[in-house]
Amino acid sequence: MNKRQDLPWDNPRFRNWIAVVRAEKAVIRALSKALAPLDLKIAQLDMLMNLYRHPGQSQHDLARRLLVGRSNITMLLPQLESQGLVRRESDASDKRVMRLFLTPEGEKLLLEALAVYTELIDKVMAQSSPRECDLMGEQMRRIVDTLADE
Amino acid sequence: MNKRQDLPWDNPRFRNWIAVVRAEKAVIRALSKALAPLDLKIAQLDMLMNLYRHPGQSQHDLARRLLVGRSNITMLLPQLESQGLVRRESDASDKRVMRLFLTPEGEKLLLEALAVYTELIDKVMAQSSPRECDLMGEQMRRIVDTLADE
DNA sequence: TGAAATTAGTTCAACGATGAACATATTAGT
DNA sequence: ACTAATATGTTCATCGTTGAACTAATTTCA
Repeated sequence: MNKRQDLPWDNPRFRNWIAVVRAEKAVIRALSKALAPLDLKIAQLDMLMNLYRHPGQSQHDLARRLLVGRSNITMLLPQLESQGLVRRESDASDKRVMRLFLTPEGEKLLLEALAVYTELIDKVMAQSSPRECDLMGEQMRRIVDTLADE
Repeated sequence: MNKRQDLPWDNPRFRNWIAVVRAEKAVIRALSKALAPLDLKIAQLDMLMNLYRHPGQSQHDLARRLLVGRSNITMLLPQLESQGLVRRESDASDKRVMRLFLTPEGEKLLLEALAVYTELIDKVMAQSSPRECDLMGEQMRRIVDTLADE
């Protein structure tokens, strides 16, 4: 028997997943370059995006949403704070938690960065129909759900 | 006018792309944990996978396929070599290039790791039909193509 | 109430990835 | 043939990310 017959590359799920990984990497690299003029790293953009949608969340919440470690947040925050993009505020009822907010400057920079991001995504997704695009998003959300409960 | 009306989150393409990023991150983290018993990092697995499919390729080729910098390859190779998983061979006709090959041990470990990877992917993609899955892969390959020529 | 368990955030050392600068080898153009 | 341009791989400084160990605050529950 030919051992190559049951290789993962013959498994459609596996092969298609590899395509996802490659596409994500390619877009991230392109985005990274496109954001350089704004002096913004992708990790920073992720944080600003999350703070825009969920103002006042704790560092722990933010880490969970970004799927990164808590220490990562601790390391990255001082940069954003010293650039005046993010404000930290100690929670009154629980002295352990720090609540995070975008400053007006942070919001301004975020909106500029999002314009760059959106332009890039519109470009790379231009060849997919709205129907296909939504279907893809649905599958991705199912994947996250599958892994969320463990 | 409400400024939130033209926010990226109202753009289906953007919203669905964010789902891709999140799903990729979640799977990578799960895979990372699943590979720990084999003492293999994801970056190393990526290299082994590529060497299996394209034996004898140069470091430059490998870097391009993995979408990483050339220096990254230089840094990671010594580990794999000292573990006896990969063999480097100087090209006879061009003394600049190093040709890379899997050793039998490398191939053995790769196949074990791929079994783990495949199992994980089968699990997270179980809720998508073969048709949906292929469609998603197609979209991803188109994205890579869009960004490839620049 | 008070001890134990849990939770939020920080520090730290280790590792991965990057891009610029570099050395060496090859190719192109004249 | 000779110079300039290009290509491969390495080194290095820098930064992002991680997980474990730690401090301090809070909650559990006996």
